[in-house]
Amino acid sequence: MVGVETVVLKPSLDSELCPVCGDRVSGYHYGLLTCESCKGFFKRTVQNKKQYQCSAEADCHVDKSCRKRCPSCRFQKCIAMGMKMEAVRTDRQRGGRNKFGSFYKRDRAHRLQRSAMRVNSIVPNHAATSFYPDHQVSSSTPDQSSQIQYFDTQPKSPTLSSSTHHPNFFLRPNGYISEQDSLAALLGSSIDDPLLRSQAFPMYPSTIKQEPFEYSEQFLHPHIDYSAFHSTANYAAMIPTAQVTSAQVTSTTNSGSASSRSSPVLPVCPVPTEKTVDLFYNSTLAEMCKCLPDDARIFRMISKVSKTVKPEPLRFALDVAEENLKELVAWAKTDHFFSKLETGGTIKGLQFILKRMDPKLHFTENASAAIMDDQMNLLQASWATIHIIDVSFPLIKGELPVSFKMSNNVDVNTGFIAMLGHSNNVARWADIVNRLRQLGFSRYDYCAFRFLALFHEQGERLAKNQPLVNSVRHQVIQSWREVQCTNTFFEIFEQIRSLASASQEFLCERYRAGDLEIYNSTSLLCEMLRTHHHTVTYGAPTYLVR
DNA sequence: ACTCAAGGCCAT
DNA sequence: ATGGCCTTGAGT
Repeated sequence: MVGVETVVLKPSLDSELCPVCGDRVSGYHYGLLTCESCKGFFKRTVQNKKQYQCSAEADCHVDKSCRKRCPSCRFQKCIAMGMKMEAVRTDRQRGGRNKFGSFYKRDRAHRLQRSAMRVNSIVPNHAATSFYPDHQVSSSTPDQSSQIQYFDTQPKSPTLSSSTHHPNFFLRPNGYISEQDSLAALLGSSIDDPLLRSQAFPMYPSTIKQEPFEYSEQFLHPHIDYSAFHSTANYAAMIPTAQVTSAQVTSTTNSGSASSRSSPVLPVCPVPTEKTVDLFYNSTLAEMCKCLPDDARIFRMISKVSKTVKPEPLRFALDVAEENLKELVAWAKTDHFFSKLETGGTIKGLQFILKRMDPKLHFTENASAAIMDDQMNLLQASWATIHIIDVSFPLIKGELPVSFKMSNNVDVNTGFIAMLGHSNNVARWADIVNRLRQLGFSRYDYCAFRFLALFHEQGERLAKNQPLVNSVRHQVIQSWREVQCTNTFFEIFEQIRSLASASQEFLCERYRAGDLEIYNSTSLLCEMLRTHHHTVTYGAPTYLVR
């Protein structure tokens, strides 16, 4: 007879599903518990430097039965789920252990702990599980998700700094964290801070053998070939739609992280409590998190613009903003937004979420129409804030360089892009990014920021359905607070809004002065600036008409 | 001696 | 090209 203890102490891999295709897991492979086939696929792809191209929309579904159909999307998913190209050996040496060994060990311990918590407690069947019976398995299982988050933000060794592009000012000066912050750490947010983590669990003690390949020289060198296999973001360059060459993209690096790793170790608890885990994975915000557009898109956009646009910094920044605005509108307006909720479209998605919160809610056709009309106002009020958040998040994650090279070899600071060309505020922005990094700004927080921005109070230009907007915002805040939000985040959020406002003002002045005439009538950016300029709205802009 | 994630092999 | 099984070898 198999007792509960056996299950708890020896969690079988049989019950684990590959986060990429849902097949049976055979062990840790390249940083992730995956099946044997995805392991082989990933290895072949990286070893042979294969370049795939999706013949559809680059968002093909990947599961056991169709994983062979689109290798491009399969590989994207491998990366998105957290498989590490660094773990594929360039020298093809067999056997032995690599530097991820300690991660695997710790992750196993965490899994054990989590499964023990689950078995030993009566966990009520929360809304998320009952609402999404099809989403319980594979990539979105709590264990797998936490593993991905955990792994993705592991500190990189100085010689493996493929995605550590942070200049000194982003690094925590010492090991101090406030009581409030440590609370966040205990709740699981600060474990996303690479520095906190490295202090709690040094990943690369000198006794662990380094992989035979060396990255240090490449990453100390100012010119990096982003088309090489170095990180998730870099790999995006292999896709024809976003080809980048060493001449076009530059990243500034240093080895400052090595010294900060010797900071005093803090008693940070990396394991969220049972309540936290539960809230995290079942809350509304967690559902919203699944609806975010892909993280690598900002890198793709900037890379694309760096190739195509005339090498003029403001033009460069504004072209990126234009691209991001297009994505934002598409995301907010149609299927991309809340598509995972299988309701199709913003309105239904919102109603769906709100109804889940309060089943008594009833929506009339008028209410829907009012929200539709409000989308315009919401987007106009939030796009610049969201743009800053969108650029900042991948930078914090280390998936964006601190500067990009234009075709004439001139550097454009990533902050300049985030600030829409308003260079006066770049230093303030860098400060904010630094603080967010210290607070362990996670994808979850990014999601909250994005939705808070979109559903922010509208001031004098009230949304027609203000109560509904308020309600969404309230739910986001509540859901966020339950898990890992600190007041500091709200302060910073408001600072970002103020930066966005300043940038918009800056652009409006340029617009009025006629500096932006290069943009034609189809420019979303100009439309935003026009409507920002006029105090009275004159009908719905074309991009919102369905 | 054992473990287990690397790479390799080869039938499909 | 895929994926199941085999071999290898540093770390424990």
